[in-house]
Amino acid sequence: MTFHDFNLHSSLTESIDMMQYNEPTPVQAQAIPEILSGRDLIGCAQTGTGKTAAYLIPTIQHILDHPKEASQCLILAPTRELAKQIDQQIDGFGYLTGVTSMAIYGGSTGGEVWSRQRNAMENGAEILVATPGRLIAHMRMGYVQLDHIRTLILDEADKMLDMGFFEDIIQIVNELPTDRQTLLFSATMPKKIRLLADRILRDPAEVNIAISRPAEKIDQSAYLVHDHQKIDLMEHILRQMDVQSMIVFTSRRSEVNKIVRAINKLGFQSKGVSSDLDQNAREEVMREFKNGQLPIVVATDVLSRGIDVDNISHVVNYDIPQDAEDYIHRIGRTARAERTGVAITFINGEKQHRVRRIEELMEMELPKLPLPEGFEPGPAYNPEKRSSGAAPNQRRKKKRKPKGPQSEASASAATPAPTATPTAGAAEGEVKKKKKRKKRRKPRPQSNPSSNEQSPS
DNA sequence: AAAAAAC
Repeated sequence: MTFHDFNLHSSLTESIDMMQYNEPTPVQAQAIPEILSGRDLIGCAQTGTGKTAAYLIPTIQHILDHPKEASQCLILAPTRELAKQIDQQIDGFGYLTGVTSMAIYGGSTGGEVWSRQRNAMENGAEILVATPGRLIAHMRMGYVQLDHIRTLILDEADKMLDMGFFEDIIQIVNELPTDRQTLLFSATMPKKIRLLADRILRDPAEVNIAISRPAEKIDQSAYLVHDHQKIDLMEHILRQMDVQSMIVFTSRRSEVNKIVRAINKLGFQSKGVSSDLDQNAREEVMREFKNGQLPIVVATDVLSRGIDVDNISHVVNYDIPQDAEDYIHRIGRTARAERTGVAITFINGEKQHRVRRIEELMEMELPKLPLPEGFEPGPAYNPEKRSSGAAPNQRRKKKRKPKGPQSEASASAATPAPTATPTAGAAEGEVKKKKKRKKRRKPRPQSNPSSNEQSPS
């Protein structure tokens, strides 16, 4: 099967060829015909499956068939970086098709960004890619016309609900024509997603490419380390492995700059991305990282989903992600396209119970490697420790130890000089933001007219 | 239980 089988507009087919999409991925093969038919759709698919193109191609086809001078498609995404990336992907299609788009998200300084966004909406950029908060901010100003929106797409819907966007999404949907096509993509299908789908989709088709199993091209392994050993282990990895480019993930914003400084002190070059950094800095770091100028990015889970950067050879989980799903997303940043990648997770003594959940989700064991020579022994592996809440006698599937090549950690002691070359005087964490702790008091009980709760006092 | 997202 090829993209030519979909009978698309010639400029769209040419774009697809130009962007070197060869053969439709499974999501694309299943979703594109359904979306072209005009049906609503629920897509259970992770990033890296070609999901974005799966919804962009038929949507652009529709726009080419029905040219209008108004916005026709609204895409909602959870993070600014993802919105921007989707917008850039549309630009790729727009080169030959002429389809216009605009990313609508907050954080950028300068009122000029605001007016550019406003201008795009008023002049009918055909596709709007927005984070919910900023779109609503524009809507409040009164000039946003959404009555020509024919397609609504929710990308990473589960993440958006996690972030508390349910009400925002409903508020936006209420401004859209009821006669529209709605596409919802989500990595998982919890009840909340079903409820949202029941509310805003009509008789949706379902496409299921739910791979909770990450690509086999990723060489996964883990080390049991004490927290104080982490940076030494990091150094070992950077010096011993052939690191082209790397993302280091941490669950806490407050750790990002610490890790950046520690890595740079070793003579490597890294910069951080998290919501603590202002948007311009975030985007500058991403630009350098995508260009290959910057070899190492240290990030929170803001970058775990969807971000597509070529050539990331290594992902290091400096800690274990909160949600097992996030682990799959994080390591999916490597081994993009035809490449292979290495994912290494640092497990400390306290958060071992999270590992078990990840292994259950993946239905495979995460190989635990012994610490390299010269390291003091790390903590013992005991993932059951904190699981007091779970049913103790629950029978668990025996897991096969995945066979195949062991991690190259030990194998490549003789690696040539790493590409992520140490550089003298690498810029140290330049964005030093003293975090002002907003002491949050218990929220005041709000008078809520719609609730009849009575509290005995 | 932390992250992100509006000014």
